[in-house]
Amino acid sequence: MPPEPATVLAEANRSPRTQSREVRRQQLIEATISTLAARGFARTTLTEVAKTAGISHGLVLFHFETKEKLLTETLTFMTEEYHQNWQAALAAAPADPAAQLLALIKADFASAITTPARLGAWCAFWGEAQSRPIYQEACGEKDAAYIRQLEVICEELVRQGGYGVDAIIAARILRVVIEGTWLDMMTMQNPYAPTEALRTVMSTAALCFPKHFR
Amino acid sequence: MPPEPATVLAEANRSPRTQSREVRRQQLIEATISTLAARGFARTTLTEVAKTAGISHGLVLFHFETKEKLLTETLTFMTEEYHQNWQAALAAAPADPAAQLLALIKADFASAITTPARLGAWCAFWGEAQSRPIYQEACGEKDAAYIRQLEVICEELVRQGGYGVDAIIAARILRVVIEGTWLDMMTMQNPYAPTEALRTVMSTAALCFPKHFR
DNA sequence: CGCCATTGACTGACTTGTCAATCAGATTAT
DNA sequence: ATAATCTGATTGACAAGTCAGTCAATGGCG
Repeated sequence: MPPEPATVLAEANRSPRTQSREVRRQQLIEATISTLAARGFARTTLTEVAKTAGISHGLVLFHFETKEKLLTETLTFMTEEYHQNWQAALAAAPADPAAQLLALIKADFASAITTPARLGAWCAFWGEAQSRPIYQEACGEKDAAYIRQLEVICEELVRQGGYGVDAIIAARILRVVIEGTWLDMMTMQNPYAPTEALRTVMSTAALCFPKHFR
Repeated sequence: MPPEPATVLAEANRSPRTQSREVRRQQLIEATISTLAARGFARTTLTEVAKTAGISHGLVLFHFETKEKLLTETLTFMTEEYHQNWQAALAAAPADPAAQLLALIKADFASAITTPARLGAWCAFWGEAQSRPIYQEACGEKDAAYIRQLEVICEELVRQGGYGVDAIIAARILRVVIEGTWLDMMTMQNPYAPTEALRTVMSTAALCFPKHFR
């Protein structure tokens, strides 16, 4: 039977000498994220990941057969985490489309999602995904769900406000502004603060739907 | 004395058996761009670049001492090319800020700049730049110049139209929409056409400066 | 005792970088 | 003109190092 959350937590606090399967795997995925952020995709080695996790590199392959599987599962985990994050935020928001859009945007800048390690790892995967269909497949479907959701909300906003904007275009603009400010936070030499990024996105929302946002 | 352009061109059409220094270096930089796009940063090897150029791998190191130098010079070349492109477009445009913004946007989607190989190579560098300060330095200053130029144009547009938008924010929104549509063209499974990307950016301009764009 | 996590030495493949030998083409000498 | 010479591009074999993946031995825990 699968270990319950309480058991997993207890094991996580135990001596790291031996760990249960699930705890060790999760720990290795986190170590992979950190390594990707710190060293980039090209210089991410199993030895480096193992050192970050404080174990031998042989153990990494014991739990994840190949390096490729470790990376794929790490990407799958991050995709799932991101997906859960915005879906939970959406579920908690009122049925009002303006509130839903706000919730969606805020979720994308939640501190749990935008840690330096997470941002760096996303950047590393983006760089490689272009030439590796496997990585595109891993997060393509989840991305599509996000886009569709954003479009639905924008359509409703356009209907409510009687705006002249194409809802599909507005949704795309909002999405790329979110992605773009993410990129800025990752790649600029002296990046602006997350609050400044959020302000930029909210300004875009105000431009698209002036009656709903200010 | 340095070879004249006519001489360089003549040599480019010659049998590839032996080439002058400059022609070979340029050819290798193009081969590096293609390889980065096709295989990603992590799997770009000197052997692969050499194979693409149709020469032995020893010759790559004869012209570029180390792999690192080949990569930095490739990035420098692409940065310079991009910089020249938008500066030339700006110089050819009328003094009117609306015309200048249009020229700047169109320049970013010029076919010479947005070839699949160029886009893929940019993506590969972006992915690694996060963890390698050297790459950030290579293009950081040129990026800053572009941002400053965009801000100047936006400030003038705001002044002319008496818009309520912050020019700095508007410039940032436009820039990230441009970057974001670039990313879309690179990473989406079924990306939209460059004309659709251009339409998205122009819609953003219309949202920011409705009196100037439609 | 038995089971599984864990280690660390080892292998084979691959990659960067070196270097001596070769070759093409231009220059000079005969 | 033709041969000899020189220069610099080009090659391919090789050295050195790195890394993913294997595996036999070890160790902790029920």
